[in-house]
Amino acid sequence: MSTSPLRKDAAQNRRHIVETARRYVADGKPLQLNDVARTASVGVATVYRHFPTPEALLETVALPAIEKLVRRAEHALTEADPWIALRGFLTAAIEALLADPAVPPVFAAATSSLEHTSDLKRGLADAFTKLLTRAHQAGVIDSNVTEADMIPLMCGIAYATNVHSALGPTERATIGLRYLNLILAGLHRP
Amino acid sequence: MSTSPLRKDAAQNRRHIVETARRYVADGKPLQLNDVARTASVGVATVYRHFPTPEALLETVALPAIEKLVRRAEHALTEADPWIALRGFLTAAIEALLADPAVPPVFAAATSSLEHTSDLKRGLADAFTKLLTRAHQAGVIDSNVTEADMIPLMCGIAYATNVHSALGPTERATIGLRYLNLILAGLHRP
DNA sequence: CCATAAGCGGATGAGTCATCCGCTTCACTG
DNA sequence: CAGTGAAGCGGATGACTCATCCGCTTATGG
Repeated sequence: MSTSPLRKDAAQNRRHIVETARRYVADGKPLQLNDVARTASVGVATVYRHFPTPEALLETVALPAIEKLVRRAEHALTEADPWIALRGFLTAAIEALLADPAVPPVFAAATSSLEHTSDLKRGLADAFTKLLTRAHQAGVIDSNVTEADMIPLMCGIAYATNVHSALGPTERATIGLRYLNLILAGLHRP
Repeated sequence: MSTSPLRKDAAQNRRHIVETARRYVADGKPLQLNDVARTASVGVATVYRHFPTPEALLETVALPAIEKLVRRAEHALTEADPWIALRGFLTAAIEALLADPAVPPVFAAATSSLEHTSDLKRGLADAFTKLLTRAHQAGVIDSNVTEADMIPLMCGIAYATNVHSALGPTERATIGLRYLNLILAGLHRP
């Protein structure tokens, strides 16, 4: 299960590649591995060795944001009011989805290339289950909504927001939160 | 502005191509023009002549469904109760988006390849404006929601539904309608 | 410094895309 | 019906992307 540590030069190449990829994603450029390799001044094979598919590279780019979100979920579980806990976390989730274009496709994908990503997604799903169970027990939300709906709904909001093409990040965030509140309003049982 | 009528053989080829493309879309296969040409037993150039891009072909495939939706919108405008009119039309829209996989990308795209598609989309936007205006005036919906939100929200629901991969068309429709009702509940001012 | 294995790079074959042009077929005329 | 011009056809082809393979380079531990 443990991977032997990378040689120093290999590790640096890997970092270069991820950095380059991050810039690509931020600019909306498609993650073409040959292209990333050239930009990172590295042989094609080097990229393919570290990241067999564009998805693997994308997941690596998205990793920090996802880890942060998992921590946020754990934090939400310490909030006393179940409704505030749920709403607060969903808000953070939408902000994360909109802030980093690498994140949504990772959540939308049924299956992950990286072991670690799968683990994080599972962790997030668990947190959702707990948050929803608490909210259900407190009777503050629609009893039909389950944990399996949450990720799709969040991805749907992010998608809807991005259908408004040609909008700055700030307006996008505003619109995304408005859509989230729409759903939250439909979900809430006051 | 008028296109001279196609020669008989050309028209038949065109129909073959669209039929083939429709089958591709239904099967979830990507619309690769070379591939479609081979399947339709037609030269590559013939496909490219009729449809310069995959989008143009896709829009043609989606056309009947979109026209039907526009008629449905006009019908909704004859319904007396503004809330029922809006809800009924949105329900039909979601059903259309989920039933025909060619439709969502056409709505999600900022710009259309075909003149006719643009016209239809504009027509739909107008219908939305009227439906929303009536609903606003009757005070039955959240006053912040505008016509520009409707298409993105509908596409978002369709997208969220499709994130549940590996589900039959029936379950999908059910889930899509459930998500729509969530939003409608958030939108409604009873 | 040496031995060795980890890592590198880019040439390359397989595959896709979209154009171009010589040939075929339709539609119309007398 | 035969002739003719234009509309349409098809597939060969060059440009481009993808991902693998293998001979060479370099870090690392002794």
